[in-house]
Amino acid sequence: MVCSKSFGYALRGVLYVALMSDQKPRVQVEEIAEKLSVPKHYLGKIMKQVVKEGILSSTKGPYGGFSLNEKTLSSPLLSILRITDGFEQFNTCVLRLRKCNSSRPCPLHDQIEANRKAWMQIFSKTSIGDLLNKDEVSFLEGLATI
Amino acid sequence: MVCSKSFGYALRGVLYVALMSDQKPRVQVEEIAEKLSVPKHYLGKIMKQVVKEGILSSTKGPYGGFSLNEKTLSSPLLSILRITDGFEQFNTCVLRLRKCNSSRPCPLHDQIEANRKAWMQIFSKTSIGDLLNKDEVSFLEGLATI
DNA sequence: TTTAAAAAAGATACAGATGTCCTTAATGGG
DNA sequence: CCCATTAAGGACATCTGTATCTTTTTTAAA
Repeated sequence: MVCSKSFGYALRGVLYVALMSDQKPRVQVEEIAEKLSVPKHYLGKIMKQVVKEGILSSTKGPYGGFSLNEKTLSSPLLSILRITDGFEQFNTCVLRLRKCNSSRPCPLHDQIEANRKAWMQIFSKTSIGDLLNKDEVSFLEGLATI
Repeated sequence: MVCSKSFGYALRGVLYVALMSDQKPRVQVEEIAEKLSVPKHYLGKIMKQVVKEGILSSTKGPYGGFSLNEKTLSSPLLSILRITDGFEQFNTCVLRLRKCNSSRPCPLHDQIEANRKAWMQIFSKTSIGDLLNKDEVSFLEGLATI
């Protein structure tokens, strides 16, 4: 019922780059980590994966950093979740029964599956861009972590 | 979107004791662990907590073991989840924003909260007894773990 | 070409969930 | 009371997610 901390780091990292994109084309991990109150080096590792997945771009060297690309805004949250949490969580029986599946369900299977589908929907239907177009933009004032 | 392994151990442990209750009033952790293919000593620790919570009873010594009590069958799954996973998971912002709440929501807050409520419902409305009265009793044949 | 800046990559550390083992306490039967 | 049996409790090991630090690679500017 919860995502990893890494997911939060990744998503907020991408959002921060997107928010800054009209002010600066590239943002360094140093700045992101500071603004989000997040461990710098760890964030770096996660951003690297986000880049590998194609959700962001990056360049090394002076004036380098992380930047938006054609895919960024249209990327579903699911593509970040895939990196940080994987999808195993959507298929694991809560009773941890080996052979629980739709044709041979545990007593909770159907309810749980319906619920997970709804979760999956949220993450697949919502894109990075969607989050930026929401009314609740005030949330952006403080991207700082827990 | 997933419960801990400990939750699965605990719930199946309780279910096994309930299933055996007409054959034997008490079941030893040794037997439970074997039948569920679960680590014996670790299961012991979890069962202890389940007893402490009042969901099961136990007695030491010869012919001892774990047994049902008045509360067992009516206990909601939530009472087990509380022991093994806690409820923090229902309140943690997926973006890990410090001050995300219903009056100042992140763009995902409302959707996520609705979904978590549904999860919470499953675990609070479903009791141990309910699981035993389900049609899908065939699942009981193999309580063995993943 | 040299230099400095920044991401990428590698090594190590830490914490919590999980798992194992050994000791202690309780209990029923002799 | 004594003994065997079983849960409870404590100490330690392992594994995975999280975090830190150092080194390497790439790049832009001079």
